[in-house]
Amino acid sequence: MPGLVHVVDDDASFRTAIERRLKLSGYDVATYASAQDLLDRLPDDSRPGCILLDVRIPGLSGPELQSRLIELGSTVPIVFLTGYADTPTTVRAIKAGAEDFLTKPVSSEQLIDAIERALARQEAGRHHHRKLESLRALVATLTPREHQVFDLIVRGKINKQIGHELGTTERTIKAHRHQVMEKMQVRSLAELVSIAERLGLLDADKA
Amino acid sequence: MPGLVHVVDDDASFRTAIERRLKLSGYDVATYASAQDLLDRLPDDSRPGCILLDVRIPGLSGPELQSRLIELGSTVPIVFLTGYADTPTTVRAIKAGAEDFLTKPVSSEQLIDAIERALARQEAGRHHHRKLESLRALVATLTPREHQVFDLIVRGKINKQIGHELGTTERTIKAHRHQVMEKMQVRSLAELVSIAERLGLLDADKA
DNA sequence: TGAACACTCGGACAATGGTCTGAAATAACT
DNA sequence: AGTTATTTCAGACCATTGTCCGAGTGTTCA
Repeated sequence: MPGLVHVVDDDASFRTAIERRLKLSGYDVATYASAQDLLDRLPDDSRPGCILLDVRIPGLSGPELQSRLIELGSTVPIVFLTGYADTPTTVRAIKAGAEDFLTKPVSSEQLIDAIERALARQEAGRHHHRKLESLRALVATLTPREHQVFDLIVRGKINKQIGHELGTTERTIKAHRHQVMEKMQVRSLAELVSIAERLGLLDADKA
Repeated sequence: MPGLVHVVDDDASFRTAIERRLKLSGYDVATYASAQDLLDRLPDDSRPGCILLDVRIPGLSGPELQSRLIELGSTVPIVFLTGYADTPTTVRAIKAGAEDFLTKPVSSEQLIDAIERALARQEAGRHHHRKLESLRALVATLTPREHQVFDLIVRGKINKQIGHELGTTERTIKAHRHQVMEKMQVRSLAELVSIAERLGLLDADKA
């Protein structure tokens, strides 16, 4: 599936021109006259895509839209493309995670290059995100009690201690522990700890 | 200890003026007339400090110096301060990790703010770096054989399998395993796996 | 009122890990 | 040549975990 580029610009003729150029390069294009317009038909993170965003647009500005998208948890990469680029705005946009900051007029080479980098970065991020999501999905199948046991297991506690902490017996913990290993689809404690670490469940305290 | 600001600029009068302003704000200051000058007396990462760097300087440019420092493994944060800020240079500098990109003339407030952020970020990075270093130091005390055993343990292998893979007996692995736990100063497999994960020793493969 | 689920607990047994006593061969370095 | 570190190995013993049977209680929901 070709990459989908979301073009946000208040200049209709510019939108048309960019759309033509991008389509010639093999991309799908969706255009928006304002930031609000894009928020109303929010791009789903599930297909490859990026946002080509003007800075100065009526209503929400480009950077403001960027902030909103970050708040909403969107991972769609953003390439800024604007006629007026002041340094503080550029710095803030890049530090906030924008893939690039281009100025009009832009060469096709520059533009395509930035879009390709944005799509590649999104793809890498998505791989990582998907892995974590599948792990979180497994954790979500644990009952509250199993989750407690899971937590203490990966902190190195032994069944006897866990039973004492949770006010039950070692025997019961064994049963929960078995369920945890089963549900998390691991066959060793090492794998379980590795998962917990990658999900950031162990970062509290630590020397 | 006050922060040490390394000022790199070819304009002597500017260096003097900046030095005075920074010292009035409570910083220690070291000045350099060129990038090479700074490379010759390389700032050690061990004390709080940052680099205030001009872009256009004779010899190595500011961004070129930044690249060199990254290659050298330096973690000293960089604040760019220049009269001429074009967008591509700004973008590249920030993406390469510069803390900020300021333009002359700069208000003291902006300058101090950027320096404080740079110092704070360095301090956070140093904490993290020190933790990893202390772990790496522990790993370094392992003999080659112990390191192999360590590796297989945290991948979830059991002693019998490890013995088979390394062409020795389970009994011997037990001895090595004991040494590993001793040297790594952990009392549970969970802690050992957690360390390995944080050191990135487990990222190979993985579903 | 069943049905499904979560949580609890038990006995017996096998497999594994951890610790205690030891020991010996080899390599490397002073 | 002597010392040290590394790697190897043994028996005995206990602690811990994993697994096989099974079962009772309480809650929720259709």
